[in-house]
Amino acid sequence: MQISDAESIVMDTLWERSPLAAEDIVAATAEAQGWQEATVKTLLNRLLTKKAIAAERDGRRYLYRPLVQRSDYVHAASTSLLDRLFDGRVAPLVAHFSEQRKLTKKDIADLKRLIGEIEDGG
Amino acid sequence: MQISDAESIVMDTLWERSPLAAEDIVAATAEAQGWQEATVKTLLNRLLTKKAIAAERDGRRYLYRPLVQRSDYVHAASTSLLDRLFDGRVAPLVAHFSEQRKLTKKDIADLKRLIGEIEDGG
DNA sequence: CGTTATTGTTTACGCGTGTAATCGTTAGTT
DNA sequence: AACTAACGATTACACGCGTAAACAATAACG
Repeated sequence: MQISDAESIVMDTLWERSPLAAEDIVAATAEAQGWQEATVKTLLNRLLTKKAIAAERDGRRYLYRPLVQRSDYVHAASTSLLDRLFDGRVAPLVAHFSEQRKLTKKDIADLKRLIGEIEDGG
Repeated sequence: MQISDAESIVMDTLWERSPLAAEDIVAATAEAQGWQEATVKTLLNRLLTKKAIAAERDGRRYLYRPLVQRSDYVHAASTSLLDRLFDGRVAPLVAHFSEQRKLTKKDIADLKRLIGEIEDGG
C-alpha cells in the first residue's frame, strides 16, 4: 500500500515522536498545513486502514504510533524515483544536480567526506 | 501542471526521439505497458491539454514533440523528493543509500570520480 | 462517388486523494 | 440519571488518474 503526500505529513509527526494522541497530531500539523482537525482524523483513519500506523487505547482516546519505519518509506520513495529517472543509480542523480549547478560547496564537501567514510569504513 | 506516471511513459518515448506519430508511440509503449492504443491516445490528449507536448499536422496525422525538457521534469521530481525527504540536500540521500548497503562498488567509484570532476572542473 | 479504414476527439467509469462535515458513542458533569 | 462534551467513525464530494470504448472526421480505395 501507498502512503499519500498528505498522509506522509501525519507520518512525519509520528516519526518524530510517538505515540501521540490525535489532538497532538492536529496541534503539530493543522496550523502548518492549514488543515481542519477533521482532515487529520480522516488521514489517521486511512493510515490505520493501510496498517501504516497502529492505535492503542488510552482511556477514552487513542495513542497512535507508526508501523512502517521512516527509513523504509524513504527508501521506497527514493528507489522508485531513482529507478524511474536515473536507471536505478545514485551517481547519475548526483551528476544531474551537478549539471544544474545545484550542488553547494557544503554538498560537495559532505559528499567527499561521505565517500571517504564509505571507502574505509565499509 | 503535473505530468503523471502514465503520462511520463509517453514523454519518455518522445524524449528519446521526436517528433513521432501516435502510431509510433503506441508501438513503443503499448507492448511494454500492456496498453490499448486508446489509452495512449488519451494520454497524448492530456499531455496536449497540459501543454507538455505539441502536435503539428503531417498530412492526416499529427506528429508530437515534447514542450517540456526531460531535464526540467527530472529536476522538478528530484528536487521535490529531496525537499520532502532529505531536507533538500543530496548528501543525505547518498548517505541513506549507503546505510542501506545499496551502493554498489560501481556507484562508489562513479561518485568518487564525479566529485573529483566537480572539484577541479567546476 | 460511396464505402472503408485511419486517426483524432469525446465520453466513461472506478479508484485514490485532499479536504471536510456530520453522526454516533462514550465519558464526564451536575 | 440526564445532559453535554470529547473523540473516533462514517459519509461526502470534487478532482485527477488509469484505463478504455465510442464517436467523428477525413482520407484512401474501389
